[in-house]
Amino acid sequence: MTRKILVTSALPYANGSIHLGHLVEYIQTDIWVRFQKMLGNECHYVCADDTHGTPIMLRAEKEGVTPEQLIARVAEEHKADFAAFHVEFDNYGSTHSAETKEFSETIYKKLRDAGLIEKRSIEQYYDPVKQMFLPDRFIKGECPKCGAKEQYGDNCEACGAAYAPTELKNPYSAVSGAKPELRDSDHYFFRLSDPRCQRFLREWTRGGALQPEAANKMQEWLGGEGESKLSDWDISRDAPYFGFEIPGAPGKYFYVWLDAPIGYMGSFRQLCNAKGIDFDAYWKQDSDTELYHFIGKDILYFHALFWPAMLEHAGFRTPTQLFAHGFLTVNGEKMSKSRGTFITARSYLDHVGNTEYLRYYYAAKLNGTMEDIDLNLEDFVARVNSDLIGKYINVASRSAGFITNHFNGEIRYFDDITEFKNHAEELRAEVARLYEAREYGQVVRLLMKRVDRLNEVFDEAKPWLLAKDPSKHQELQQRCSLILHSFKVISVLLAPILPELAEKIAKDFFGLGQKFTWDDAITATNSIQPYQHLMTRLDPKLIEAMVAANKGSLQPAAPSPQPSPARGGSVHSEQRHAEHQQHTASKEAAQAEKNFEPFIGIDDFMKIDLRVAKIVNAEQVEGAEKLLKLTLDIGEEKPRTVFAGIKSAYDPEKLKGRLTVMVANLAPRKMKFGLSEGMVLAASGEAPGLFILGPDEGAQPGMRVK
RNA sequence: GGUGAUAUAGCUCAGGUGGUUAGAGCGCAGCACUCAUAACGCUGAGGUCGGUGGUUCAAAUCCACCUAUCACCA
Repeated sequence: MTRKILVTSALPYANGSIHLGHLVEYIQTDIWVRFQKMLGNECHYVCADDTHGTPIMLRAEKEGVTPEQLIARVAEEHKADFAAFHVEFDNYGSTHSAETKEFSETIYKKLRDAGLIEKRSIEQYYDPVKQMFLPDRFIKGECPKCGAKEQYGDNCEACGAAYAPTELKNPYSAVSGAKPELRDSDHYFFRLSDPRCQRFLREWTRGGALQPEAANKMQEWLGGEGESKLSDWDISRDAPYFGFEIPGAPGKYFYVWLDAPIGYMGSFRQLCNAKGIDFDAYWKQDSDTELYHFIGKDILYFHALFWPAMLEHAGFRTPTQLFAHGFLTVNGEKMSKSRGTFITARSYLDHVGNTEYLRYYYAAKLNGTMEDIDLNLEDFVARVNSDLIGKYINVASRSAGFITNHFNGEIRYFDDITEFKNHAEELRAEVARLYEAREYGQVVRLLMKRVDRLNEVFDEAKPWLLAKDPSKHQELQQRCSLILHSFKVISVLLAPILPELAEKIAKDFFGLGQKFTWDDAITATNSIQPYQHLMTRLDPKLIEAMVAANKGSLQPAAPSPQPSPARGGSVHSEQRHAEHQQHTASKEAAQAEKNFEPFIGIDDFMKIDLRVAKIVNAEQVEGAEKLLKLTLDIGEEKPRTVFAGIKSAYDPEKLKGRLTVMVANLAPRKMKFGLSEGMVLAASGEAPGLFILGPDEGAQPGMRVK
């Protein structure tokens, strides 16, 4: 019986690059999908970029492009990264699509007609300069509890306190720096507190769609029987906002988290259109097809509460199961830019190249629970080299020569091998059970145990001795044939994890002319081609170089008095989206590619206090080769003294009275010639010359540059 | 602060429903082989199973408390 299955991975946010944390999920899903397809099930795997929201809008603006241009570029990067890791989607779409828009509107209207949408006025901070309402994350100020500065609007990273943005002391907009003001605005809410939703979710969350740990967590959120802990969900945002306008509500847009999961439907609709698949068969309310969402445990909330409640009351089917996984740690810790362990997919490709190493290692660590998995880089190298090359590939490498040289590549048995075949059949069934349950770690352990056994068997047979005795050639052929056949069985069963290698083995080594099918694990093997090496060892130097490169490219763009503390794992509502791997050291995506500065957020930029400065005095410094001593007026009581390395380019006399730009909050630095209280900005390049900056006419000393 | 998860050899991890001297792979030490892009085989050293207390004839395995890490919630 062929199952009809639709599978999704969470949508990556179009605000950053794919990194090794993201890849846990996509590789986990891809292995499962490849397994289902090998079994012969009708299985569709769709995903899309999650493209809406304030962060995208602001970043596009900062880069001087339209949001559409930004997301188009990021989509290409994402697709290339996924392809390189052999993550094979049947369709990769975008939430910014006609299909997703249509479903968003349909679902919204159905919910509205069902009386589950409510309009309410709420008060929130508004940026008068930027003329927009500010998400919590874009409001900063001092923590109301501990007084720590530069904290976000939802919680304090210094003391861990949580609060509303309105509680912040001295709040300012992280976008413009302006003092935000409270304003009223109408918002639309999905009435999750409605008894219908409560009742439905209470049932659904216990109906087997969730892993046991996840179901427990849901009980926490739902509260006990009769308790009503769910609150309504704010699904609208005010213009300006990059997203879909809400029907019948001009100037109001769907919150990005509303249309993100709907992107699953939009992407699948595109696939249906292209391939003639019956969309409704998969999404109608009483569908007998299966729907699975692979997600990170951090976005369980959205997928286990809002999403099924939306679907149910909009007349669609709900997910068969949610498969939540844990986070990735590297060397036992959160990924960290400063340690060089915040590794993008691209950085891995540039340094290591072979992505099946990582697929194998992840598979070896993955199971069906929400536990975190650790990428220990030393262990990674050791395990890949030992398991894959030293043991598994070695089986073929060491036995193929005998069959090729003495028997012209012919696989042949002289004794009854029924028992042997039965073993293969049992193994295949067991492996299938484990794949289905996402127990890839057990798959790997089981198959590697078989590989170990094959190496032992080979040693016991001593084919190098048999080969020297012509009377024992029949035994030689049989023994090597059985081992090579077993190698094929194992290769078939590993194919979902190592698709490229498996294909090479199928075509080049066993001469099959096509990829392995699941049945190749139980059918006869007839011959082999001369062995050519199938996989090379992973050089630990490549890993070292990758880590070093990630450290190197992440130096702060400007020196700051104190290294900014790594931001903890607190997740900010507006930033969550599908960035579920994002319990990383920092919220900005690491753009660790060579030749490019990593992206920084606007708030990072705001840390640099740039001021228009008037050069009130400039003089030579006795004994200094490059320095001039500048006295700068930035509107403070006392002028600043700054030593600048511009002697080669400027005559001090001609600088006097000029306006320029300085970094006012650079930590003072004691120099041989005195204390320097900041730095002056100047441009230089390959060509000789040094050029200080100057503001246009009208700028006054002390004005902030931003 | 509340809730939950995790804590087993140097490293990464297994250890249904409690039951003889706690397992694997890697790493390490020694031996051996030569078929294999030095891979493979054998032997061995290494753990008071986070801590304390309890239930039991018997606990890594159940219970309580504590500690550490992680996550979620307020």
